[in-house]
Amino acid sequence: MKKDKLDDRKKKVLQAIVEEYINTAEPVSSGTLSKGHGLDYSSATIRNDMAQLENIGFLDKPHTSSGRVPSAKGYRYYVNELLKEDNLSLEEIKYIQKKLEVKVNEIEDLTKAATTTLSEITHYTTVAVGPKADKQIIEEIKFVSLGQRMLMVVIVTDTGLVKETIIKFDEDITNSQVDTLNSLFNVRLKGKPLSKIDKPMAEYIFSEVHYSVGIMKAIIEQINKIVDEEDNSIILEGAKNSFDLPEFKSMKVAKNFVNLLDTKEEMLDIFNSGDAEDINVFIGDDDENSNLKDFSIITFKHTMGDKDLGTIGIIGPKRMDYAKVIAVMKYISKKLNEDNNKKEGM
Amino acid sequence: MKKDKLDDRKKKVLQAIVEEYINTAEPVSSGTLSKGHGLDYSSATIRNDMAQLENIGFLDKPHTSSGRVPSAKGYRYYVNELLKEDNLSLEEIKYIQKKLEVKVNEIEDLTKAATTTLSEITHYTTVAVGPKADKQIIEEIKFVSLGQRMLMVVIVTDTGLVKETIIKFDEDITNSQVDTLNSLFNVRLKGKPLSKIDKPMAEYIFSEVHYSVGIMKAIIEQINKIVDEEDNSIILEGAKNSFDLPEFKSMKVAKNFVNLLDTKEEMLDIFNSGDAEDINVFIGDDDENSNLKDFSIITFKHTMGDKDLGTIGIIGPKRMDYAKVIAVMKYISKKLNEDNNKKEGM
DNA sequence: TTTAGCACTCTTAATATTCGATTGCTAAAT
DNA sequence: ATTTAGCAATCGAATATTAAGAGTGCTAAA
Repeated sequence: MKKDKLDDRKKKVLQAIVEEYINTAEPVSSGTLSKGHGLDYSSATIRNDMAQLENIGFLDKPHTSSGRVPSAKGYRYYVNELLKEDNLSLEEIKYIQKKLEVKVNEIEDLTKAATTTLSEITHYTTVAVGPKADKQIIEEIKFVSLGQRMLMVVIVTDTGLVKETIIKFDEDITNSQVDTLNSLFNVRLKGKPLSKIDKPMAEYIFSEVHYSVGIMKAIIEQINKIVDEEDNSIILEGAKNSFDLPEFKSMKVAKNFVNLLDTKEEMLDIFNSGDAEDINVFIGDDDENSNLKDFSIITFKHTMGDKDLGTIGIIGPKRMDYAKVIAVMKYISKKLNEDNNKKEGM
Repeated sequence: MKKDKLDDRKKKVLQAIVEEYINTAEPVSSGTLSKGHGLDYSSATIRNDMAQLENIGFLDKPHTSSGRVPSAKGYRYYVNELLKEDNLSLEEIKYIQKKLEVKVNEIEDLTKAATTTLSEITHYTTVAVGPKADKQIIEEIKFVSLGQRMLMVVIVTDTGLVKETIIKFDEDITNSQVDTLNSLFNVRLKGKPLSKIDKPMAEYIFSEVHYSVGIMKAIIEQINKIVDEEDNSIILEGAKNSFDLPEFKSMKVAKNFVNLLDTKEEMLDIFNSGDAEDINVFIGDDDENSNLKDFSIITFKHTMGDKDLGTIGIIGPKRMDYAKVIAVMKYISKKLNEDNNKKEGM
């Protein structure tokens, strides 16, 4: 990697370009910058800086005679080095508090409320993804009979998340069978990670009792479903907002966006790769021809103590308002963890 | 309404125009029709027919010297009077059978499989919406304690749908309290429609026992959630496919589509208004400036005997392949009901 | 009743032209 | 050594012009 040591004025120029471009979505010219951006230099001076910033890869030029646009590297430098903390307005703080305090019943409700609120305040599309199965510890597993031929399996994890599924049988299930299932599964699985409830484990458990093949098969099948449920626990909010952004005038960008949300894989990779402690900023690569090319994703982990409750994130244009988004996220993140710890300590 | 009695040739012309436009998405000219569409008339003759069809509102002209495009009324006539049944290919039939027989455990799974399959075969966006609360009868209501301070409420309806929610308390819940809740709620609510579980009912039930206000409030709150859950039971598949359609080159159309799926209300109105017996075809009004203007929606009710299991539908451009979609829907609908009745009779 | 013929309309694509924003460079100013 | 003014050169975006062609409507003939 190059040295990328910027003198003060170049930093200011880069910052001004990024911020101006975030506001206007138009390439930024040296003239614009020389007046009214706290940069008391002539356009020629700024022009020189811009040329050098372009040389070391912080800026791009859409065409020979146009203003500059930040490159992915430019955004990255801006986010890491130049970003100044944004402050939320009193209204925003009040609004967030109100939205988050209403729903205190379920972790899922809280996640949902946080996701919605994040989208409402930032006007970007927000996504929440539940924690991965191998990170959750089984605290309780319960079989509940419903009618004669239905059984509900409820699994409570250490994070307070509850997963359940229903199993239907071709034959009647007796109460004593239910009892046996309850004690067997609890003994074998309590304290184990959720991902341990797999086929071999179920088969092992069944080897100790004598159930019909039909019952065993039905249970094993549904149990796999619970473990693989990641897709089902995705919350999506405010997708329509994105379509008001100028970048969505390009059909290609709009299509990439829809693909991203519909296919989910690329998105999940980024959501799951983030650091647990921080707010993570992913900036779409310039040249790559993936669906993410034109987008940035900012995520944070929703936690309770040291337990993972999933990831909440924003998907927006690379030209997104990083300062604002990060500020809102920090606040919501803090609020969530406060609430959770309060509850945990009860 | 006008007479709209069409002679045979005009019917053929209208049908040819609709079908050609469905295929090409381009306005259809008299010349195109006169050769190679089974219409052995000169372009001039067809031109005359087209002019008359336009007069009575079956066709539109994008501009003075272009071919014709079907109007909403034209599509409507085509669907009601001219549509000839399409046949599924053997592969398609096999594919549907395979997809639907795998998941036999849960009604929800079956609905999900049907929705996915419908989208895969038609390449349109499909949506499934659960039945409304007032149509479902409570068959069993069960409170299950999880840990010391969590309670899960499970409601089984006559249609075999299971709804559940979790309630967290600030105080411990005793086993005898759970028992009381179980018997009270079951006695009062079994056999009643789901929509009956409302606030007054809960308060009435609570008047018979003496619980802390905290417990009552928490239960009532979550119970309302179950009843209003319509939004949560929406399944959406294949949204990205729509963005490959030529009509989505128009930003306006794409935006309307996203609004439709994001806001849901307009869409739900149409889904819920359909006739229970039939395949319902809604065709977007020409002039209206709603989000639906450019789209058609085709729905059918998923039933078991005479019980409503919800509605499954397709949202596509007005220029959608009605024959194909209706054929696939009819087949899937038949299959679903077969399966359900088989299970019901077990 | 149908069709050939033809003038007319209007879109689309291609081409040219203008306009202006912006740059890069050079030479002068600080 | 740094900054700036000045200016030619570049290139895109907007506008105008033209040409080509697809399609219609109408009239008169078949």
